[in-house]
Amino acid sequence: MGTVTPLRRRDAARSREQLLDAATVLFAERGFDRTTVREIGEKAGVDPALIARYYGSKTGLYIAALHAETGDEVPPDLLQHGRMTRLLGRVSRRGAGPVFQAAVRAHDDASAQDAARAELQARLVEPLRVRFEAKGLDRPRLRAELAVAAFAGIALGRGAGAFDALADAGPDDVAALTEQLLQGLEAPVNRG
Amino acid sequence: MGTVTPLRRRDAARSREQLLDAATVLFAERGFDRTTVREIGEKAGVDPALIARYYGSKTGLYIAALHAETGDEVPPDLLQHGRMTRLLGRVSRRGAGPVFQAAVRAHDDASAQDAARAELQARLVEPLRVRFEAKGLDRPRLRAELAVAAFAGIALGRGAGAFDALADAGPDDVAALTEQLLQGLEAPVNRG
DNA sequence: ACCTCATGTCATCATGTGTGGACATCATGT
DNA sequence: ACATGATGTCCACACATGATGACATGAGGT
Repeated sequence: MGTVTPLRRRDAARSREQLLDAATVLFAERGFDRTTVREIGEKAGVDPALIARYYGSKTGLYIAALHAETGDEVPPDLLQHGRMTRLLGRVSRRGAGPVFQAAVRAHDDASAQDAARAELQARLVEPLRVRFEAKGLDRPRLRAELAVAAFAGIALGRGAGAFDALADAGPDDVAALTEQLLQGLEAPVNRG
Repeated sequence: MGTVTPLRRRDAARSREQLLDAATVLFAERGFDRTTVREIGEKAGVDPALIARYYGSKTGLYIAALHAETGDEVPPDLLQHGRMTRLLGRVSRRGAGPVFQAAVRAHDDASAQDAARAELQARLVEPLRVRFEAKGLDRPRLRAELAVAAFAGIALGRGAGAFDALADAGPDDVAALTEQLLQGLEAPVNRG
């Protein structure tokens, strides 16, 4: 960070970064399929051919964007106070993001699918799993995945244009009800 | 039904039906985007050009398939006993279906989107809404949409290949936990 | 000043997709 | 038997998209 980077008219690192940023935004908004490399290039102000040069392919750029998104600290679980509201707010502003989309619809490309699944498991499923396990619930993994899938449905549903009330409600309202919903999973075993 | 239909080598009604059936299956399995008219034609044993003749366009066929799916009786709500297990079982066998997919991802085409939303509201949201309203819960519409969105996430998540435990669990196990989950929404108001 | 390589630009290809139209062929009424 | 309309087949267009490679151009070392 301390190094002075003179403004160069040709800067590979900068081009890479611009592509990554544009791709992150567009993939989050419109998903992988509905985002074209030309759109990415246009938004980034960079020739789309450079995607192939720097990331190998559109899929490579997608995977890079997926990993770059995970820049934060250790992820808290969904049920921790405030987490859900913040997450829902971000989804409202920036779109659901590629991870949630992958939760609900498989990718054509196998490597993209693997990367998305790994991200989903690490960032969302695993924290919930340890929470449920600490509570002594049975099948904590299944419960965690169920919760994440349900949350993904809600987060995506808000922007899908098929739910009126859900789309109009504020993030905090939705978060409150969603918390209430997910707490149904923390009840003790209920076998048939 | 009583009319004897002699086996004709050329039968427009039959061709229409074959196309509709094939489209129903394929749209349910792979969604609208990932299904091509050539695939539909091949599966139906009918020339794909007839889609344009009989349904106007691929979108027209999609809408027709959407409406044809709704051949059943008055839909019960998701929380009625047995309903969820049966629905999850069907999803496992035949795919999630276009309605759930539309719940989570908007269509490009406006008329397709409208049709899917109408179907979703009538078949899934509305029954739950009246249930919640009868229970005296506030914001019943929002609760109903939330529940449907969550269920859509779970149903789609099972086949998306991002959740291991969720995909491996049996429909009845998933249904039991999902019921438990959704019952969290039937709790009384919990305003902040 | 010049050489060399990184970087960027552009044209183009290969492929897939929905749609429309020209033509063939069967069924049916007279 | 023949005419006519319905039905089916086939070809090809127009377009979008991801990828590739040839070429131009700027930057930095010597």
